Amino acid sequence: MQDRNARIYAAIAAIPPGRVASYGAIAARAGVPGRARLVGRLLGEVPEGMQLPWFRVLRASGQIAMPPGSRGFREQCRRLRAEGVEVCNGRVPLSRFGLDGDLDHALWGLPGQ
DNA sequence: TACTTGACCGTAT
DNA sequence: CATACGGCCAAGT
Repeated sequence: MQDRNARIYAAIAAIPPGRVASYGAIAARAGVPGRARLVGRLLGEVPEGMQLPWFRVLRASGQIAMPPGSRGFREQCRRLRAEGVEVCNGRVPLSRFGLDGDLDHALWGLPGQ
């Protein structure tokens, strides 16, 4: 069961810089489709030192999941912009940076490895 | 044990 | 755009 968390972390770590993915997409990629909340819960408990691109994970709408104005919210905007991701009103245009759909599967690494 | 919460999602009004 | 609804389920009360 600890293995499941590892797969979720791995899925997040696999998001290329400059791209973003939704909680749902991460869950699916980690082998637990339909369990976006689990991903969110995990991200809320990421150990301090752990190196993980948590900021590249957004809601399916492209919205940043944290409360607008909160420290984490600003931090996420900052880090995303720092790698070239456009953020307007706490939202990222998935049409351009999203890693959910179609041809992007190539960037995730092929299924089964 | 029962009920509530929550970095969520998709469909339907 | 905003609500509503049903799914999901680990943790905390």
